[in-house]
Amino acid sequence: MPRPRKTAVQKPERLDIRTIARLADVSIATVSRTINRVTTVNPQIAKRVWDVINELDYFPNSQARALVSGRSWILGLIVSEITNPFFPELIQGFEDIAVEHGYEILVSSTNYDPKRMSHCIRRMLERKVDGVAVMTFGIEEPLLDQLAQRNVPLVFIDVGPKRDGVSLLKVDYHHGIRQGVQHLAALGHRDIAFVTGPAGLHSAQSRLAAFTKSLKECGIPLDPTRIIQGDHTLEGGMAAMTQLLTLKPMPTAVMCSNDMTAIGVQHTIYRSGLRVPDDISVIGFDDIHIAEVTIPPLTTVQMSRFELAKSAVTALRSHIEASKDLAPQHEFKITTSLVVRESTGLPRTAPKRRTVKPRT
Amino acid sequence: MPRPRKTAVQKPERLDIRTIARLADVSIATVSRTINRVTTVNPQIAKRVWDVINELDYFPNSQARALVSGRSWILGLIVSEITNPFFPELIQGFEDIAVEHGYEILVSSTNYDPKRMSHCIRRMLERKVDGVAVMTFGIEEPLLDQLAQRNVPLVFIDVGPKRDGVSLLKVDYHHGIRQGVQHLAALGHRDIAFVTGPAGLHSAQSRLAAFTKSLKECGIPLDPTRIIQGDHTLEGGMAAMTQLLTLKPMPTAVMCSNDMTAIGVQHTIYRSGLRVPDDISVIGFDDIHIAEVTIPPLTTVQMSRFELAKSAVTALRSHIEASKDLAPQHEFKITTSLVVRESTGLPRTAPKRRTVKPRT
DNA sequence: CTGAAAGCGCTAACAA
DNA sequence: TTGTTAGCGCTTTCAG
Repeated sequence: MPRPRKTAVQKPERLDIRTIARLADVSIATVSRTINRVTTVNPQIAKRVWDVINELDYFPNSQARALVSGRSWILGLIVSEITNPFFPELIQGFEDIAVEHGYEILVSSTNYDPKRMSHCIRRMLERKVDGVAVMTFGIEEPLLDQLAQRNVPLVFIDVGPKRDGVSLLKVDYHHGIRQGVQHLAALGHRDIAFVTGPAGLHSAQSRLAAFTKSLKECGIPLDPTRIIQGDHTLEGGMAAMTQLLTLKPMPTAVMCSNDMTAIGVQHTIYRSGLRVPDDISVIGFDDIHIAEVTIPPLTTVQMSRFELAKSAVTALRSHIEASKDLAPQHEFKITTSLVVRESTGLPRTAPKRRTVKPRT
Repeated sequence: MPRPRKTAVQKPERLDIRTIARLADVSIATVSRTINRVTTVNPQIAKRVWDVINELDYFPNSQARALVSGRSWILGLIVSEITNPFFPELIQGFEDIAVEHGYEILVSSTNYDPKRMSHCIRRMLERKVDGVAVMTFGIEEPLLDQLAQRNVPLVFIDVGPKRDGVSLLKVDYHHGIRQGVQHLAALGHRDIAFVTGPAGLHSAQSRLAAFTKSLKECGIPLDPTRIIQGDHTLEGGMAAMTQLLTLKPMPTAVMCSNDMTAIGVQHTIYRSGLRVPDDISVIGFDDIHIAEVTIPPLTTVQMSRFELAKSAVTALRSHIEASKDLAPQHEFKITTSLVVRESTGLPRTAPKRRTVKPRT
């Protein structure tokens, strides 16, 4: 039994702009204008249209919208690893601010994997994002090449290509880290170790550089054996501390390239039977939420997630919506500052003994 | 000086399917087929097309694609709060698996805020997601209503509407929690407190129910004053423990509705000068990564993020790609199990003193 | 196996 | 102020 070709009854009754236009007895252009709040629409008619829209709970198809308007209203956000609590806090802020301005966000984590990274950029480009924030704290070359060509507004942390439409979020690592070193020095520490971040990561290098510079400023000689390679993970921190524990005069304090590392360090110290800060002081970097409740609460250098997120969105918008009141900005300063909690104290060596022999 | 209307030179040289077709000297239909790997395309021609595509580094506009095909290849993922480490771990798994199957993901966190929740569903619907995973661990009514109407495949945890296209991930809270209670009971604990999750959250209620049931199974009477309201945050855990600390005979152990709560509890115990597990044992729930390095490492009930993520994607795909080899599945079981670390030990009461007077 | 052509749902000229 | 119409870049019948 062949069904007739045109079944009036069976019409799937799609809910599109045409349906609204028909029901409100206006043209689709008027519906479009109403939705987009074009001021020239007669209020009476607009109301009629809105009524129909609300009645049917209609909303426009953003795919179609994006296709024709050329704007997707999507912002890409690339982070290194979503499982490091620093990033979710950043993502949250970024999302809040983006949504506030009418944007959707597309998040991807690279896990420091070039293949993954490349793949995720490709996906963002396919989805025609209006801009992307690369919050990986260190340019990863392959990523750059792909992005640089396409003309998408970009924002990076610390370093990035100098082309038009690219903004930089310059983090002043030195300020907070110097405060940390000074804090330690004031407490009497002279033997301070540093656990770095991943070797290739630009921000990690900057943090290390800030540390060595601060050391110098405090007149403390730099002992290369005190610089241990970490990778910004709990495990990296534990491994680094394990190494530090074997040093002949053990450092009296250790600064870490991030909080996860510091938490790993604290844990290894605890495991070894030593205590923080009585035996060793430790300082982190990031000030993730959980740093407040580690045992003991972590003294750390804070870098504002909120500031970072806000600047990133602002930077992107300044290029996307260039014509508007916000002029394209190229650099944003992000400050850091020390938060003193309880993982830092007097060095164990100070009150007990006095070493006369200068360290080589 | 008026510019001529048609400037041949100035053509913006857009990179679309037409360009490829022209350069490969085929029709756009053939390019489309080639890209979509339709098998009927002549390999020779296909190669010619691919060469041009690669040369120009072309990729299709997914907006246009979605518009015409009706499939966006986007999966929505709604979580309660991205800043609770449990969720990033889940998101990571979800993303990995989704991407593996060619999907993009759109994540949103509701922060238990109905307005936000509603807004984020709306956004997902606008973006025409092919399915959405609601991993908020407890249906939040307004959310349901919006989703239920539209015919989008859905997957929930624990409870959800019984319509077609909706799958459930049934978590067996009881198994792991019973193991926890038994573990405590075996150690000699008879006075165990429980810090719940947010009042309205279904999963929180289930965890509490599993706890009380397990208590009964172990022959331990339930004392309502030992049930403290928490909210799955660090702060909630701290507040709850502060309350517990004031109880006349203080409980010898406390189980928590999640790890964040447990970490807060551990912290407050530490603050009070007591020690875990010597004075009080604590057990968490989730087994987030950081639970391994709390001081002391947290004994907790593990719920597999990976299993959850994988089942969610599978469930969604089973409905989206219904015709395929995977038949629509409606229920997935997720198991839980105890991971014993060092936050649990013998009750302090046992060896020290003997209370003769029975508790009222 | 390939091409022509009709849209997908919407916005934006341009006309009226 | 409103309507008509031409696409946005792609997939998908339907012919050839």
